[in-house]
Amino acid sequence: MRDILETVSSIQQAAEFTGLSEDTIRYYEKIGLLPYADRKANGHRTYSKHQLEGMVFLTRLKATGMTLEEMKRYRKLSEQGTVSIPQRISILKEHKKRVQSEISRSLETQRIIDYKIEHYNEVMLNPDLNNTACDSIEE
Amino acid sequence: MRDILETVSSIQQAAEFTGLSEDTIRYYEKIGLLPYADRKANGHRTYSKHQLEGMVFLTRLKATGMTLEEMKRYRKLSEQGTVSIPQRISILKEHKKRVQSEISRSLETQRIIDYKIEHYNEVMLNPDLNNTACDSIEE
DNA sequence: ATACAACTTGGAGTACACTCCAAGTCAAGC
DNA sequence: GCTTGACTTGGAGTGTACTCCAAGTTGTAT
Repeated sequence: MRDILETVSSIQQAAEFTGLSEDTIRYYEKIGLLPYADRKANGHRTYSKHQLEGMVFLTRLKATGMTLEEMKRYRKLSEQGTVSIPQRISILKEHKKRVQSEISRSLETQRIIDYKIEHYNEVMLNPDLNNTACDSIEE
Repeated sequence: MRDILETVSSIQQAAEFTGLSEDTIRYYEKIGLLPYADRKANGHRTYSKHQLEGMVFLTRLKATGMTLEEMKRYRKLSEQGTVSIPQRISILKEHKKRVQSEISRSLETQRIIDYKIEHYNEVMLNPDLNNTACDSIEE
């Protein structure tokens, strides 16, 4: 079981696992967002399970709006070892807060969408309403 | 009160109200995301409260990940009047669904961030743990 | 009259995050 | 020995969404 977890992956497998494209993975390495990957004798990149999971974590940060530049800062801190843990925690806490306000805005927007759909349904039943009853939501 | 609601705004006031920059508002008009705005005698754009609220709604769609192209489609439908309401509803419902899955992903990511912070705190208390106890979350 | 501020236009430039390409290497199968 | 496929590199190109700029116009204040 340990063996399976420590199996080494090609860039193709890494792409499959992370959902990133091979080009994107190379690009991330090029800009220093991912560390220079180990190469096999023939020069091909190899990734450990651990590294793949690190990449997946990065994709989560990205999916929640963190920029590549911020992710790069975070990763550089990781390279410095345990001394940088407080800074890493503060980056994560800060990001979590941003995600929270994004969630709030999304929920609010969902509410507004519902309200608008409701309004549309009313207009379809009674076209006279059209523009009058709804100052805060435009057509 | 009606008077206040129907007061006409300059592009500067529109920018303030919507949070968009003046350049962005002009850009949106240029690409057809906003309708050609009324001009005063001197050529300056004017916006009604109703239009400002329409813009704010667009910024909400944008903030939740809708592209300018999709927003444009939506607005073009609005121009066609009530016949396009079913299509507009379906765009909004579709978008709401996307927002929902984005929220789910965000919540999941928050959970993972918490887990990681917890792990960091443990490592700081007991540096021996460092790499061993946490296969699914990288350093 | 003149300065200033708030606009106008068309178009060029920028930032971010990829995405694609050409030319080359290497290992395996026929 | 030759083809095929999976990679490598450096660098160029793309899409989205702005953002900035220069040159011109208009309205108000001094």
